[in-house]
Formats: sequence, C-alpha cells, structure tokens
Amino acid sequence: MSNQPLTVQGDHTILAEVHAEGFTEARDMLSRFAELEKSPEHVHTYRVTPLSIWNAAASGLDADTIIDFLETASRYPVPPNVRTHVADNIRRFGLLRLVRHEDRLMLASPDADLLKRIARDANLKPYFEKNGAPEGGLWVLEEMRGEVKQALIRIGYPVEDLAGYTSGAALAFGLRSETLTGAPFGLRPYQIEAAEIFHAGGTEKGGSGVVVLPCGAGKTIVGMACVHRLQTQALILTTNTIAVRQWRNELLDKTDLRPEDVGEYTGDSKEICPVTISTYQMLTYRRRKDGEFTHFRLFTARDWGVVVYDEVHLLPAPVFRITAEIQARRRLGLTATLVREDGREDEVFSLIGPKKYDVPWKILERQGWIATAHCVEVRLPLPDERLFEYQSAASRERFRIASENVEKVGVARKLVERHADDQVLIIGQYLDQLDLLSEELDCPLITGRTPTKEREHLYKLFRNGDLKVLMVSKVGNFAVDLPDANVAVQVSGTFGSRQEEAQRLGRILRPKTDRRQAIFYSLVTRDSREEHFANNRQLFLTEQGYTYEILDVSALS
DNA sequence: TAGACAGGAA
DNA sequence: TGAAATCCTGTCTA
Repeated sequence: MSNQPLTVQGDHTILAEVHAEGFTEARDMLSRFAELEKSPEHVHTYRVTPLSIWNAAASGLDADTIIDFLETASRYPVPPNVRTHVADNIRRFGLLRLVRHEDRLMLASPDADLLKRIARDANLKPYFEKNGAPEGGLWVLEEMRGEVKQALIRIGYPVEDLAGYTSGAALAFGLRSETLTGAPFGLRPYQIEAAEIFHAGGTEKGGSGVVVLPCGAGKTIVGMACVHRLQTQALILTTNTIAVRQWRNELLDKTDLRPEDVGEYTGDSKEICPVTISTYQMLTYRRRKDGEFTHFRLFTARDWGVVVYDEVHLLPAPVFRITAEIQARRRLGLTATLVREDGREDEVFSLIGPKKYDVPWKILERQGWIATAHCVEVRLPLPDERLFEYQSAASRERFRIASENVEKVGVARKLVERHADDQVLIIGQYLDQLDLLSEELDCPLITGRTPTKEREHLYKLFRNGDLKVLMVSKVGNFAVDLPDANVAVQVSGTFGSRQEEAQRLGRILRPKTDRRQAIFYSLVTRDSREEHFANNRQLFLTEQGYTYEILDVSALS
C-alpha cells in the first residue's frame, strides 16, 4: 500500500488524509474540480459534482489532467465510474455553445443527435425558432438567451455562451497612481491577473463570469480594474447602502471619475450616472406583493457596458430573473465564496457565468496581502444543571441551549484577559446572551437597535484603541464600516452557514501594520448539536487552507 | 428639508 | 430546524 494522500471512492467522494505527505499540493489541485464536503481533523471529504467539473472545464482544466492527477495522488486505483464521471462532464462543457451565426443567436453543437433530441423536447420548444434549423445548430429566440441556458443546465448540459455582448456606452477614465489622501496606489499582481482573465478571449469568450477573492483582498479594486479595461458605463449592485457608499468612495479615491459621474441609487438618493451603484433590495422592491418591480428600469436606464454583482452568492431570486433578460450585457460576479446555502449555484453559473478566477487564501497570506490568521475552536462542557434540560429538549431547542451555554462567559473573560493588549471583537447571535456578556465583561454592545450615531462613536473609540473590547450582534455580518480587530471571539453562530464564518473571519483579516498574528476563537459546547454545526461552518475556512486548532477549555487557565 | 420612526418584505 | 438584521417607503414632527 502506498502513502498517497487521497482515496477516490465510487460514490464520487474523495478522502484526503490531512497528515499525509503531499496533502497541501493535492488539496490545491482538488479544490479546482471538487467541493469540500466535510473537514474534521484528520480526513477531509471532497465531492466531485457535475457543477464542480464544469467550473473546472471553464477555467481550462481537461479530463486527462484531472484523471492523471487522481491516479498519481490516490492510494488505491481510481474507480472506473469516477473516471467516466469526470470525462463525461468535462466533455459536456462546451458541447453546447451559444454563438452568433448570420447575425442570429444559434445553439451549436458537434453532436447532431443531441441537437435532435433537444429540438424534439417539448419542454424546450419555447426557446427556439419554429422553422429552418441551420446546419449543426438551432436558432434561439434572442430574448430566451438566459432561459435556454437555465433549462439546459437543469437537464445536465451546461451551455458555453460565446454569443458576445453589446459594447455599451463609452466612459473614459483612468486609475490614479496616488489616492486622494496621497497614498500610492497601484493594482496588485493578482488583481491585474483577475481582470485579465475575466476579459480573456475578447468579446466572445471574455466578459462574463465570477471572480472569487477573500474578504480584504480588494474585490472592489478588481471590479474597478475590470470596468477600467472596458472604459464603459457600469451598473454596480451591492448588498446594502453602506457598501454602496464604500464603492463610491473607492471609485472617487482611486479613479479620476468626477463626483458627478458616480451616482448612488438607493432609498436616500436616486441618481443615475455613468457609473451607478445600487442595492439588491432596491431592485426587488415592489409596491404591492404581486405588483411590478418598481426599479427594474434601472437595468435599461442607460446603455451599461457591464453589470457588476457584488457578493454574487447573495443574489435574490428576482435579480436572477432580470439577469436572464440582460444576457447581452457583460456581467462580473464578485464573491468570497461560490457556495450558496440554497443550492442555486447552477443559476449563478448559467446567468452570471462560470468561475473565472480564484486565489487560495494561503497564497495571499504568504505574500502578505492579508494578515496571517489562526483559528482556535474552544470546546467547553455544559454545566450539570442544564444537562438534563438539554437532553430532554427537542433538537432545535438543543442548539440554542448549547449556544447560550453560560460557561462561555467565563471563557470569554479569560480570552479578553489573555489579549489585554489586543483589539478584541466579540461576535454573537442571541441578544439575551450578548446582553449578559456585555454586562459581565463590562464592554459596550452594538445591535441592530443601536442608533447609527452611537455605532459610529463606538467604532471610532475602538479604531483609536481607546476601546479594547467591543461586542457586536449579527450587525457584524453586514457592517462594512466595522473596524478591524486582531482577535475575534465568536460566542454563537447560525445553523452552519459557511458564508457567515467567512464574513466573520474577514473582519480580522486585513493586513496589520505591525504584522501581528490574527486569532479567531470559536466557542462551542462540547458533545452538542452546536459541535455538529460548528463543523459545518469550518468547511469554508478549511477549504482555503486554514487549520482549526481544537482546544479544551481546561487548557485555557 | 432633514430626521425619526413604523410597517412590510424576503 | 430559528433569530435577527436589513432596506425601502411613507408619514409625522420640528
């Protein structure tokens, strides 16, 4: 038996031995074509799905490369059905192409039988012209460009869209070499690379897809670089108004666009300018529940050369619908994680585009663009007097009992004492628990109900270092203006959301001037449902190359 | 005309 | 599986 790190199994899962030689290299390659499913200490489980293979195919990986890799890195022979699965799905990407032919939209394929089957399928009829199929293709109704891609991916055939884009109205602008405050500014190598790969292939292949970068790595800058290359007007969509203002400030700070060129389209102000920034909620607003979307006209208000979707993993359903209608415009999705908790990844794939670029966090870390972060999971027991209550509770109550474990107060206090010289952020989910902690540790708490003025005041104190410990509720997940900390303590979290974990870690990942190490503590009740969900939350971080140190509470004192 | 606040939505 | 936060609009006050 060899010492290889991988075990490839017939059910399309791949086990990776964390401590085996060659694990790190194997993991970097695995993450290009498989999804991490479980990541406990010793053995990680990946799964090869059709979508993970299509993303790999779109990024240029071929079947031979993947299969050769699996054969070299695997301890046992690769099951034949896995080979077929990989080869078949790689082949499927690009088997169907949307192209421009005689100035019309055509679904083309070298596989004549497949085309025939598609033409005969009653469910697919509405997408195609009734008569006169050209040689090797089918005429697609122009307005069905998005829908046909969605329908075909649902039956297992991703479509490569090479039909090109309208160029959009021009907008000439440049990037500054110095920001407004006089700091030098230039694109980082990986930001240039991301923008180049997004556009690679010119007007056909380039121009739509998703760039995956961790928080703090400058997604805004990558978006800016992509628009800059195009020199066109742009519509930028974000999750909230704070992000809208941040985008605007960044654009004014780092490009020579004038304030009147960059508009904010939100509840407060409805400017439509050559570059317009808005929120998803704005677009999904309806006066009546069954009425028209009040602000959809924004999509056609100007001849946008590109639409930028910030945090593309959070797109609400109605925005997918409108996106299906604007397939002739370039689309750039930005995200820290492609994973959606609702399983609509295939819609991102077909309507925004495939994954174009991502960088493992560890590489950014090594190059010094984000701070070195260390994750520690502290496991603590439930006090005896609550044990009975826990055991007799229904499963959904159990999670809450475990989350609100009062023992966490003592642990949090110890951690705060241990990090007396650091800026410590305490993050939690339940207001009762946070109220208690805030009182016990005597530190201020920010919740959704805290007025903006007070928030800003506390943020300022924390930023200056006048306040060493700050506690935040779920606002911490969204607030872009949350100050940096170098220590974060998570006292409770939600039901296994990987996104949330990533967001929270992102809070402490911005590079520090003194290169101090950042530490992320997660407090988890031992042997509880919380432990199970905590495993789920770690997935994303493990995927990015972090190790989770597991610490028993007794080791803290 | 700015702000504070309530109500509905997802 | 549940709790909490957000945003947008409209209305009221100073």
